[in-house]
Amino acid sequence: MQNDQIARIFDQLGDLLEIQKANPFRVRAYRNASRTIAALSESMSDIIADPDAKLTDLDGIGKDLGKKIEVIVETGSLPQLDELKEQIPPGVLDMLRIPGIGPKKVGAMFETLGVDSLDALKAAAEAGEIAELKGFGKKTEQLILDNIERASVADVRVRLAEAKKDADRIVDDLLAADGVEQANIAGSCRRRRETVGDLDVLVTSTNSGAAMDALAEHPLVESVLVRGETKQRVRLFSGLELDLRVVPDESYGAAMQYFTGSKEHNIVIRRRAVDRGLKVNEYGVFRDDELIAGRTEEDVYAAVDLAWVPPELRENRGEIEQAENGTLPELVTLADMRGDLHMHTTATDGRATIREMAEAAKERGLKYIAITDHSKRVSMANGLDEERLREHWKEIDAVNEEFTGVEILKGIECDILEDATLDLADDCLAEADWVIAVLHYGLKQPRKKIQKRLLNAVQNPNVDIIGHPTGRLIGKRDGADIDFTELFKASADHGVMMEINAHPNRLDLNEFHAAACKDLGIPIVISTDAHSQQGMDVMQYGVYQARRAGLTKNDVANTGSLTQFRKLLAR
DNA sequence: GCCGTTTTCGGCCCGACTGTTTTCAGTCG
Repeated sequence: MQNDQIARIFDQLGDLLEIQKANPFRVRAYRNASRTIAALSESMSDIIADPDAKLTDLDGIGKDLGKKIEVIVETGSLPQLDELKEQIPPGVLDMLRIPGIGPKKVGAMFETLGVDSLDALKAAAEAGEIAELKGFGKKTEQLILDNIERASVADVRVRLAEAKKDADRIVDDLLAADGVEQANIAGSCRRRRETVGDLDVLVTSTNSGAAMDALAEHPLVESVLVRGETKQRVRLFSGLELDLRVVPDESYGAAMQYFTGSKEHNIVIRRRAVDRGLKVNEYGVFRDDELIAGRTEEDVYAAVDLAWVPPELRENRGEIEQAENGTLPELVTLADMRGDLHMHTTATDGRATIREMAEAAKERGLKYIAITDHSKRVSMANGLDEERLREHWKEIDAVNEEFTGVEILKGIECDILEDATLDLADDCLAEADWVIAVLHYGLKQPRKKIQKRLLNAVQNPNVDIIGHPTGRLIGKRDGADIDFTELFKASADHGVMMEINAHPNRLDLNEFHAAACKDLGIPIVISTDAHSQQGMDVMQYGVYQARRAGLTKNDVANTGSLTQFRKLLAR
């Protein structure tokens, strides 16, 4: 039983209890517990098995919920949930996905009309039965009819790179609107989460109407969903929804802090404020009714005795304690990057030559790159066998001799085959400067087989790094089933590095696994996997991911000079 | 249901917007 499965059980319990009009604080307790469990790297069964650990030491887990976790881990289910499900059919929970419809309305419709699915709801709304209910009306009925199709598909999250592109363009255009002083992205996009569920944009302006008009008429905006004095919600053509908030200039820092989130981070901030006799909202920090901070985020954090926290860390995963103790990590930046160690050329499936890639790297301020074309197993990409690879390396030598400013390493992205052997002979790999071992095929093999492949690669003295370790494609393909604890331990033992593949579709390792590598002292390399010159521009997204993992310049191997990097490599 | 050097009871983060209402409940972020 995985932690996220247990977390989902508690979330469901929260929803079901809320529909039954349970004590809202009891509902919140289940949701808090769910978040705590989902964010934990250690599994619940390990904690139960550990005589030195107690479930009730976890935040928001008391005697009662601790017992329930034990029952779930032991039996795989929870009688309380099964009972509730008998009272409330699963289709009732589906109705919660309709925007504007929450647990109270769902409960009312289920109890009075017996509506227990999206289909039944549609029929009831079309028959005009919804508008007759107490607390409902024509508009609510129409809202249901307008949104029921959308609710029947699970909500989508968009990859950061795509969401940010739209948000950046809108922010730029809002800055040109009348009266707008500042405009910025907030929310999960500012925190650089790998996927984004909606966009938040914050504006300070002397003319909020003009800012809202500018957004309403923006070419990326499909329709306006909600519009008030200070808040407007729109739907973009991409399907994403965007919230615009307009605040006065003196509240800018407080509003940025508030709307950047995360929710979990902010709850802790506001609790700290209450402890100090203060109140924090999007307009500032208040003692009684007196504004004492709000113009900058730094002021807001200082008011609750904390250092400013980089947005990427605001997830209530220990950053508050670090901000209190002055131990926040100095996160790696794009400007720190000196090398890019995963890229392709026309020798296989890249679109540019060795020299063109080196020139592109130079333009981006890099000092060294590794050319790492595919090995022969990737026949679709015209992968290299030993003979062609050695010829390819000769070409790299030739370019290196005449090209200055960027050193080019002779590399290879070598497949780890389904039978756990490597795609190229050891004597050939031994001649390389840089060997990336990767899984491309057989990603769905059972954990045991996958594990054997990865461990074999890690133990091979020619392998320097595991590239895109899980093989996942965000939103499209789950990664391989890997025992990371064992893999990372073996990597640490054999001096093998781990990649954060910066491609926005991959971002592999994810933030949690990258953080685990940092804890074990495994050097991380952030590389672009570029297949063209422009492909190198995604480095930023890998850096975002590293920042979310709390990585500093020193945790990332390709931030140092080539000499420093070679020293790390020789360990 | 959780939590505690002001507490084992009585609190629990905060505000905007909408619709159904004549002052507020529900929903959302």
